[in-house]
Amino acid sequence: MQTFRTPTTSLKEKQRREREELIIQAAEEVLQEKGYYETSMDEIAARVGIAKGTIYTHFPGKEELVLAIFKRDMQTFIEGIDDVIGAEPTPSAKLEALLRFSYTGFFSKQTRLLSSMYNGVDMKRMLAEKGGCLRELWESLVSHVTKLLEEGKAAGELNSSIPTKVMLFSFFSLFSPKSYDHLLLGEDLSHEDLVKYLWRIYFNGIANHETT
Amino acid sequence: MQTFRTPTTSLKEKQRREREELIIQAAEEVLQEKGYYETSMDEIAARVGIAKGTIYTHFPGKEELVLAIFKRDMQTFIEGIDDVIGAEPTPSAKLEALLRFSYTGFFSKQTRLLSSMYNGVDMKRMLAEKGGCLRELWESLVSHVTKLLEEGKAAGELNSSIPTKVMLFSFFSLFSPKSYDHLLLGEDLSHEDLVKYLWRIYFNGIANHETT
Amino acid sequence: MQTFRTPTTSLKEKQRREREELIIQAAEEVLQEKGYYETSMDEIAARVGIAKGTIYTHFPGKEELVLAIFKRDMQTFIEGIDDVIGAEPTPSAKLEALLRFSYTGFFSKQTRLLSSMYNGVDMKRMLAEKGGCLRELWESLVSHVTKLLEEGKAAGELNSSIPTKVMLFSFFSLFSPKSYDHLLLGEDLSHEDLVKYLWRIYFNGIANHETT
Amino acid sequence: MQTFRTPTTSLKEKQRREREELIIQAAEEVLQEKGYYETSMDEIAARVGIAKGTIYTHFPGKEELVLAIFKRDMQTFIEGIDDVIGAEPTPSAKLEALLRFSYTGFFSKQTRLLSSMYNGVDMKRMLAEKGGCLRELWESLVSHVTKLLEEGKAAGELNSSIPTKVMLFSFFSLFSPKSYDHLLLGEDLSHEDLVKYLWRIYFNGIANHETT
DNA sequence: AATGAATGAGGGTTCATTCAT
DNA sequence: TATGAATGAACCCTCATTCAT
Repeated sequence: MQTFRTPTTSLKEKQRREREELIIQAAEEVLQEKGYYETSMDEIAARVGIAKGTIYTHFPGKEELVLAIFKRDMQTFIEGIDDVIGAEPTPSAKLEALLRFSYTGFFSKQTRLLSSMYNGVDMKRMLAEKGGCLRELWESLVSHVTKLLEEGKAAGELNSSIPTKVMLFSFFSLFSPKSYDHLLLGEDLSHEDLVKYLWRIYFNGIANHETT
Repeated sequence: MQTFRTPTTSLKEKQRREREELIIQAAEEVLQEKGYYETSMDEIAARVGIAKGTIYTHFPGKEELVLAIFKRDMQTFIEGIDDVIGAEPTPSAKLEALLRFSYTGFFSKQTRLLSSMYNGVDMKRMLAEKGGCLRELWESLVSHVTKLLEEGKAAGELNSSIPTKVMLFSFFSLFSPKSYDHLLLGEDLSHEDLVKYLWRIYFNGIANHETT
Repeated sequence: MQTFRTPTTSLKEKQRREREELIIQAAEEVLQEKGYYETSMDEIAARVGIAKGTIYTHFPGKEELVLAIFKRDMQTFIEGIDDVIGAEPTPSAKLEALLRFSYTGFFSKQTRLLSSMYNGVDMKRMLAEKGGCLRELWESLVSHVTKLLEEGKAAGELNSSIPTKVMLFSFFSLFSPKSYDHLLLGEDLSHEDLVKYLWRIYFNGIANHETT
Repeated sequence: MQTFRTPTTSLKEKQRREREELIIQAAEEVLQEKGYYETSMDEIAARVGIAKGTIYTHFPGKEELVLAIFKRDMQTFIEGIDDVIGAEPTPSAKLEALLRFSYTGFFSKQTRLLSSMYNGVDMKRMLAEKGGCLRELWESLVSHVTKLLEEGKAAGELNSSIPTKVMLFSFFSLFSPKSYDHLLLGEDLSHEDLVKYLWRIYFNGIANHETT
């Protein structure tokens, strides 16, 4: 009996995961468009085409749903990092690739969502209360970049007289969600170009200019 | 008679303003701590020690209260700019002073609130709907900084091959609210030092490195 | 001293009464336009050009103010009756004059306000709770009309087989406020003509048609 | 499967309708007792024994609830008209039946509520804003009665020298809500008798008395 | 397991009334 | 005495969550 059951369970389980995926996608959409507080469980359910109660069979509540999204996006992002920077030869090239990846890559949308969610005062409490393993993810990301920066310093590419922490902070600043982006940048600058220039500024800022 | 009347009026008016100031301060506090949506009129009133209805004799509604705070803080900030940068000799020194001002000056708290309020999806709508003269303030700030950047280019201090818009964007990125500041920076770095390094990075990033 | 004081007191008292009159007039206006619940003390005070609190030195509260108006209008109306019907020779002529008076006379506005206030469920409670001497006024009015009807019957003008009470009820029905008046009547019928026809219907309805 | 499903759906739907009916009944009660403004959603919910929020799953808001009641009662009344007057031979008999119907029939309560709701300044605005199809209902009623009156004139039953509009107005006056009914009529007159007399008065008033 | 109607705490807002000036 | 800012109870409405079906 078990042998028959297992595939059945798997099927159901598969459908269940598919639906969960749909919920997450819908939630991401609405969160992106309206932000946490203007996002209602009703609208998410409506976009998926399921009943509101069904969401609660997948997630214990709104906060948990959002945290799950947050976590998943973060994981996806972190998992993508290695692929992206693997091919690059130097630490600084890796950092540049990372910046480009987050602005232009397949996950640019998630990146922006992540970033906009991470800011926003409400998140603080949620992360503190129910953050769970998120801290680990965050630290993994931080240590990744920290390592790159320190390798850059060791390789003589980056300026050793600037604390790594500040470089880190400065690097993450480039990702900040800026709802006023368009106000500052207008429309006639592609993300590609923006990244190019941002990197130039940032790299020049942290580069080791010593002439040996 | 007028001579007696005027001070009387002034007294009441003074008390009124004091109360309004208290409301604004309490609101700023709560907004900083909890963000727009988690801030309730009840809590603001409770912190001031007044009845909820009293707030409505000073501000037509929650949105207007928040926008008033936003506007006031922005005005204060902009008004402070001239004093801060006036004494500086060069465009880049002025920019550095501006950065330092916003991080360490008397208004650093407001600056942070401003920045954290400006992001957040809800603000977008509010600014669009009831922004009123806020757009002007914003543009005044932007044009201020733009002017400095262009003067810096003209003076040969700044790199003309980087679009001013990107420099602007990059500059404002440094102000972005980062609720994770402490996570990246730890506690052993003063704001003074942080600004020093940030400016070094930013200035190196945008500086004109040509050797004539 | 008293002899000097008295006129002073009278002057103040006079001013007080003038203001009270202004309050009442303003309140009548707003009540007519917006009804009891949409009428705010603020608006009344604003129309008079005084502070809201001042109204409370004249009337203990909103209900009392409205009841005072109600009472005053009713008294004025009742006081006017004798003048209006005095000149008429017969009971039915008196009734007709009364009807015309209330529709077209100087007090038609008050009459309509009265009528519209008397209906409206809220009034019931107010009259029950704080009606005070209003009952007497009402009964005075009722007995006035009742007397006319009975005199008409006695004089052979009116149909004795219809209970006076029903005639009374029917008579008062003609005064009912009908916000849909204009819907039914259109614009091309003067109040004069309307009264003329209404009276014809009513009188024919209650007349004694017996041919002796 | 469908055969099982349908009744299930029906059951839920049935319960929903029953609940809605209870809400409407409770609302009618409170409206009758207290009028629109003194009626709170809380009280309606309490009388039904449900949570306040539940009302909002049936009606979008207070105004809509009241308008729905208004509309429903009006429809019920209008739908009942044909049954009531169908059996009557002449236009005037039909009018009499209509009057009796509204005073004594099954719907006398609704009729009174309708009438008392239609007056009241607040209704004017609501009807203007969200009246929707109510205007049509009202006009259907008016045209019904107008037709009867004109048929009566054509048949020589009614007095052609009185404008139909005035007859109409006069007829509707008989329905006006009179919270002072009992003050005028006392208790010893049944609605049956009242209608009998009212009709006598009204009919005599509008009848064609010409002797051919 | 999915549904969606019901729940009810909580939010913003209004306004008659009070009271210190 | 007149003022009008302050009060706070009461209102309508929303929406995350629950639960009977």
